[in-house]
Amino acid sequence: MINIAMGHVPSQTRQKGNSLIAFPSSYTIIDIETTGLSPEWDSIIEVAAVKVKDNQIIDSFSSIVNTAAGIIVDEYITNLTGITQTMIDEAPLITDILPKYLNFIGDDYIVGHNVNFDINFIYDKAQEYLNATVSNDFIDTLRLFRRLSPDKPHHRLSDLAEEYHLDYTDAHRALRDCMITQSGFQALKDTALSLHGTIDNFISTCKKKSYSHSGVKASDIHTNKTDFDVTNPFYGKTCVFTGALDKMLRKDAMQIVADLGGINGDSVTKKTNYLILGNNAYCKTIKDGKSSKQKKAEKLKLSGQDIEIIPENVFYDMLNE
DNA sequence: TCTCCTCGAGATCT
DNA sequence: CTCGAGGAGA
Repeated sequence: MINIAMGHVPSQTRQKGNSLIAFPSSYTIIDIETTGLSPEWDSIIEVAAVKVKDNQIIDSFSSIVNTAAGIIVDEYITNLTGITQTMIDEAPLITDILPKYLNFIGDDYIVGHNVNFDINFIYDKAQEYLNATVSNDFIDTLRLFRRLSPDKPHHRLSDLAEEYHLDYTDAHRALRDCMITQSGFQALKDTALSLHGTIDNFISTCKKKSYSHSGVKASDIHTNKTDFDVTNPFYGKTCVFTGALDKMLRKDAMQIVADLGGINGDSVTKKTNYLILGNNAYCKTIKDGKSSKQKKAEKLKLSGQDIEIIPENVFYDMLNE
């Protein structure tokens, strides 16, 4: 068995809230500065939060914090944030600030940019110093930005500020970043409204995208060809694919079948004539190298069905005849 | 049609 | 972490 090192929380056991796609009118924006990227090895050096009620900023919270374990800020972080070793040494202790910070946030929705980063730190430190759990649901402006502007090459906070012409001066201090994120969050809400009409509309398209099958269904493939070469091996035959093709997308392969006058199927049935085998090595649910489609096809073949099981490369060879 | 699963690729936070 | 591609079962 594996022994868990003391003093930090393994990520698997964090009982965090849910990541939401939503635009509530009341929430708390958070941001922290740290000595590095790892909640396990690095320390919080500054916390900040901005409370919004009915779309109005009503309060804020900000403090540099001193983790009494004698932490050292390196030059990179001081350059990035402007927070010096002296500032930390003179700051109140994390055991003093953290309870006030958590109390300020309360059970609000938490909003932040790549907010998982901040929540993971806060979660672990709250556990370590206070034996408390942070389970607020949260909204990530990075996630929203990606959904709403998928074509942009980057979605950093600076990119968000640039996209919406927000003041990005004095960034990388916790309270400033909260304010920038707050403006960005409002701008994202406006964008969601103008792109999708209503917020519910935007949310439902998100759900559709992540849940509904992006996989190609046979009914999605159509051909506008009318005169087929009736001698080609796939004419009038029903074809089914299993696994990922190495040389093309399944969608394109199905289109070729349709254009040859063949019929595409989603699953192996008595009507299936060809099962084309792609690569299923990646699929962990398949233990013996054979997908359930292949097993069913082998069974049908044994019982005398007119069905051929062919590897991907044979499929291409048959196309070239 | 709907729900839930796995995996790999790519990006962000200090 | 999140998303897209793909699969299984009901």
